Amino acid sequence: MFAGAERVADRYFTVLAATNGTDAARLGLAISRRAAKRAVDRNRIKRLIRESFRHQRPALPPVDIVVMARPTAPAATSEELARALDTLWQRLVKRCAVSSRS
RNA sequence: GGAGUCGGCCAGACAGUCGCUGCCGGUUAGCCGGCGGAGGAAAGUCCGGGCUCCACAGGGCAGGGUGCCAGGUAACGCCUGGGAGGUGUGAGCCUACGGAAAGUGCCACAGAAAACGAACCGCCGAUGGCCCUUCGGGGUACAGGUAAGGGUGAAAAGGUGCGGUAAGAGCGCACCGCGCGACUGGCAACAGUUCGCGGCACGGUAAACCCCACCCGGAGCAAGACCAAAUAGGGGAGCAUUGGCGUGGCCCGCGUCGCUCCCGGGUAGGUCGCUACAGGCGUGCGGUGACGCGCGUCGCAGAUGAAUGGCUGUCCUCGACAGAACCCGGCUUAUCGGCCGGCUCCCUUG
Repeated sequence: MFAGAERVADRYFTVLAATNGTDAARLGLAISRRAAKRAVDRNRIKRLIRESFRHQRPALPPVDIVVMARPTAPAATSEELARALDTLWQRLVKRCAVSSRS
């Protein structure tokens, strides 16, 4: 999963994606205690990612995605994180399209 | 009205919509409907208990914990009431609050001395010695007496006054304080000071060792129980027996290899444990209270990559600290703002 996956990142998240052989996208979360010390922050970040993924799922290619939070994420507002995720999904879609053509 | 103190409570609200999840019902079966879905600390994991497995005849030692008394409790290092000491004008608040006349150790610096009860300065020098003498006495870097004064220290051997004396001293007396015993009140801790005895002996330190009393088996839900592939291996029965290989000169026998079935252990994975109770609310009774008993009533998260959220609108006082993971009782720590009640002090008015 980690080897040979497409990778996009910004200051809040690192996103990995790899073709999974099914017909729909699947999501995995990796929010470490090191990235977000408080349980409340970890839960908030996970919920935001799930919600964003749920909205974007029809537009995504059939890949397994792992979203990892970075230590800057807990300090950001929910709106900032939601915008960041939208951008990341779009970049991911483009990247996968390119790699599947090549 | 202001200041303070103690106790209790709330933790944005409502609507729409899209989702997640547990249970129940339906079902045209990865669909629909209904109901439920984080906290007062869910946190720290510091104590106590339930539950589970392991160990265990009984007793002792070691180790750890607790430590004024009584009560509450399943239990506690918690809570309630009381006592003592400290603190605040007060309501209140704080206290590792057993034992130092069992033993051992320690008490820095300063100071003469920090403890088998002490002379540095000072005071005295009555008594004995020495010197002088006008024979009245005087002097003394002698022996010695002395804890009143100075000084050191966190702490210096009861305090004040009078008597007393050479100077002093519980040496004597009065009052205060202290110790021991009796008595009285109280379950007790303790108090009273009524009485007697003792002139007073017992410096502090036990978060120093220690002594005394009481308590404590270990590990934790990844506890533990059940179901159970694939692969490898184990045990048993049967089949093939005219088989191959090994042992052996050969036969029997023994070992091993094949096929079928059964059994047990056990990994992945799954299920249970998993939420109903030392339970919440109301009420009556008992108790100063913590709490207990009775009756009625309610059903109140159960996830397992781990749910409890996103968006929109309206309103307000613009929302802190923070997220369950087997379950309870406490303690501690974090916390925007607000509400209710008891009590205290000060000011003003009547």
